Amino acid sequence: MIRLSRKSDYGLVALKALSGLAPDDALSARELSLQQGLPVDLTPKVLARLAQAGLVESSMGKAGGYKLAREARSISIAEVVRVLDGEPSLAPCREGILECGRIDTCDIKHPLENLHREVMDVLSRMSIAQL
Amino acid sequence: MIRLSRKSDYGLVALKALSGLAPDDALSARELSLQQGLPVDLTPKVLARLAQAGLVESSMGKAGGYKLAREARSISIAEVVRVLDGEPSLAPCREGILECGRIDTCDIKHPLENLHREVMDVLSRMSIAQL
DNA sequence: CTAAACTCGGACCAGAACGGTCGCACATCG
DNA sequence: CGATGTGCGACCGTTCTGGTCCGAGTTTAG
Ligand code: SF4
Ligand code: SF4
Repeated sequence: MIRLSRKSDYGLVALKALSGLAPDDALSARELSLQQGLPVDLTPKVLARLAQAGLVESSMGKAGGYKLAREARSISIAEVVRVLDGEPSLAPCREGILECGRIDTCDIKHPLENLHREVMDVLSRMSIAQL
Repeated sequence: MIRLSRKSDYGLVALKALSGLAPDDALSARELSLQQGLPVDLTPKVLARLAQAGLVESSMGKAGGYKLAREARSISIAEVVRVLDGEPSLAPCREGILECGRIDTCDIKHPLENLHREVMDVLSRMSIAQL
């Protein structure tokens, strides 16, 4: 199914929210989730993942919170999805465990990979700044 | 996750196999699955789905089998996916049960829909004939 | 120094989606 | 009539994922 996961969806919402912040301001996970209507307990996890991938910066302590680590323009949808859902691949193979048997003689494998690249291109062209 | 389901994958393989047939020849599900290395019990189901969607034609009886109902060139990947996996939607909303709460005030919903349309475009541009 | 507010990270659970299997009714051909 | 093959729906076991909980470490306020 061609659908991005809830995690990625929320991640985009959160990043979008953070993109509207003053340069040196930060937003706590709690505030963000309340203000955006996201599950309060899930948001920190998503943000943490984004933080360790270097997309957002976190500051600890009482007045801590999150803010974008880079320009909103330079963060692509593709990157967010990759971080939150793992490297996606259009074809079921290459997923390690899912051996297909056909994998050696498969004639649709390479065309699918091209297709995959095209899709990722589309996702790469859109950034957080464009919502 | 951006990944097509096993069903769709198998569907593409099957259609590709059928596309290499003589115009008035048919291939039984059993033959096809053995020759292509697909799960023998799953193939009929995939083909049946494709048949009732009008992508392939089935002939019953002893010498029965399946064959393409239309030109290979005119069957797009998008169509196959839609038939086998249901109408995909990039964003989790609109899936009926998955109410998001944000859905009324969501600011990323429309941009995501545009993105979705672009992705489907990519999938529409490739046909079975190109593998 | 103490307490409060916040992040970090992993463990954990329930429910849905998915891949895969089985069985039976019906149609066609010899 | 019997063999072959489709049509279709019901049925499971596994995996994935959305969602929750808890403890530990950190910084600032008072
Ligand atoms: S090898 Fe071919 S049939 Fe198997 S999962 Fe990959 S693309 Fe699909
Ligand atoms: S956050 Fe917006 S895009 Fe995502 S599911 Fe909710 S309404 Fe749809």
